[in-house]
Amino acid sequence: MRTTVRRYYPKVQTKHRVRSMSSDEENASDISDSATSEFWADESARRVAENDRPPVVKGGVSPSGVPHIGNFNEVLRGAFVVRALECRDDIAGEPGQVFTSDDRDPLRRVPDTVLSPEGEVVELDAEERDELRAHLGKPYVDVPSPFADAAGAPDTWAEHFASFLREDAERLGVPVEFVSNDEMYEDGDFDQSVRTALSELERSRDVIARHQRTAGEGYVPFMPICAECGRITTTPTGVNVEDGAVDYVCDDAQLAGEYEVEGCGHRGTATLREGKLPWRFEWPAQWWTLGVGFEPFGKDHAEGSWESGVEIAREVYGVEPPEHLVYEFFLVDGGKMSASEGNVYTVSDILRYVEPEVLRYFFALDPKKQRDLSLAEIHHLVNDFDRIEDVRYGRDEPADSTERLYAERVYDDLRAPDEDPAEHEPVRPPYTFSAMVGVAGDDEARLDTLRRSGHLPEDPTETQKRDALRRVELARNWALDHDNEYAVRVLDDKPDADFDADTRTAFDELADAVESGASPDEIQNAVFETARQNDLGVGGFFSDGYRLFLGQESGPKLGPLLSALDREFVVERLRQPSDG
RNA sequence: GGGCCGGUAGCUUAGUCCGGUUAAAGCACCUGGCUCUUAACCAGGUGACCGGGGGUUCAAAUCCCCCCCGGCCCGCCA
Repeated sequence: MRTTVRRYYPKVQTKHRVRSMSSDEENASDISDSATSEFWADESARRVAENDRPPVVKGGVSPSGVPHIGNFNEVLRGAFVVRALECRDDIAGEPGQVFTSDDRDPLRRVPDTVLSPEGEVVELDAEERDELRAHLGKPYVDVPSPFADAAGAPDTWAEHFASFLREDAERLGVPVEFVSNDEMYEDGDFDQSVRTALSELERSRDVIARHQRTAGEGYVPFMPICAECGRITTTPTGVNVEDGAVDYVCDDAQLAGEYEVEGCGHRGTATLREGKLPWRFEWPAQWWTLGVGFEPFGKDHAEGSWESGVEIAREVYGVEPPEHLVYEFFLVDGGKMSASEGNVYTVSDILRYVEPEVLRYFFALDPKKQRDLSLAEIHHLVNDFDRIEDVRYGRDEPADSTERLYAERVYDDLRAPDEDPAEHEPVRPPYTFSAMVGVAGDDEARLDTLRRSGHLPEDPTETQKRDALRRVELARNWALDHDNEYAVRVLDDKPDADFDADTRTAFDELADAVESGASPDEIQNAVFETARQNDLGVGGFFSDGYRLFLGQESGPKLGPLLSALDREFVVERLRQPSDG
């Protein structure tokens, strides 16, 4: 069995946290909250237990196109179920998670865009397209990566794609074992499945005919790889299960209803390891081979391959299909995610703006609901997460039973696997506020602002500093990238504005205060005083201050703002408010 | 043609499975506090015929039926 999975999570202290309450509290809670809904992952785990399925959770994707955030449904949804399984004591065996890269699938179309090794979505040029077109119909493991030349980059398309998922799974703290489908065929792991599908040919045909109109009389559930040209678009012409041999002819094929692939005409004989099962047979074969007891999958599979997969598992392979969960696809900025349209998000894109905990939280939300992921609106998600966290640490009361459920049951599963939520209570300054705190360039100024606003203890630990600075960095990235109202930008150049003599005098006096090392409050007061002393309207003088530094009429509280900026810069700007 | 999800305050949503006191939260907005101006924070407030219609019930956002609107998936391959 290949599915020995290391345990990354501290198992003990999170186990049914709710039960650690005193019995009085427990009773009270039972009464007042008897209808509290169940975390979906717990419900999934319960089904696994009740139906005596093995605690092995699988996911998997075909490595096509851009590895995007949607692919992570396959990883993270399952990860929560694994955690839920670990909390149960009625499970036989050690819970674990596998992810198959379905990398013997053929390259079916030339994508418009690919993910560069740097994680950028880039368009392929004409030459690269032609290069790829030559490989249509070959398994992804045999298609060269467009970036194979880059130092340290994987050689094959399959590995290029998988490397992102592997890296992202690690960043998100998911202990999932990656399995190459191609290697499984090569190692003979599918021998039994292939042999069974072919020896029970009539049964195979019966089942598939119920689901696929195109599967006719001569249907053979095996796709040999052409020994000459390497394409897997051949047509089987004879089966000899005894010898483990399938004859084929490499003829023309149509892929994705779009590309015409010319076969090389070669006639040959393949062993049962030199080809692959069609998807509808391959999926249940994976369940059988890997001993899968649970699998989340997207709604695209819900009607077709799942239904046929269940029947193939039972009627052809004679095994029980896993428990399952159909997840909705999410939208990106209100539309379907599409690499060619440019609205595709990767894990990296999102981790540029939010902590991994927040992204995990997104995937902990009800999988059955279609929801919109919008980076421009990501502060809402962050805010929701922060609320859950506040409730978890008793800093706030739950607003409803869902918040309570997420705080009490789910939150700890959102944290990094090497952290103990009971030990480390993160410092999490509010997101939009953090974005503005980021106007200060250096860490000390940022920490100082946070400390003064009460979002950081007077004497923070290194970890608390790290938490806070990370939040500021992420929020600042978000604000600047989207150029929204929280993107406070200090003018690099002096404003193209005229300030009258009194105003300039007041600026000059303000500069004295700043230069002398005044605190934010003192600077704030100095603004009032200098305005009055020079017979300026307070409101107008504030506006002039914002105009001078931000080029706008208003902005964050001026004292803290000026205090957060580099002192020499502020003094110089105040003394010489304009050029010429 | 079949299937899934959604339509609840200006916006984003929770609550629907398991019907039950004045339908909840965040954002936005308004008022007050922090000595006067503006990000934070604290206290409070305005704001919802719960998409429409019918039914079941003492009681419906919640259960049943029909309809309307929005989104997605499948009906090739994977």
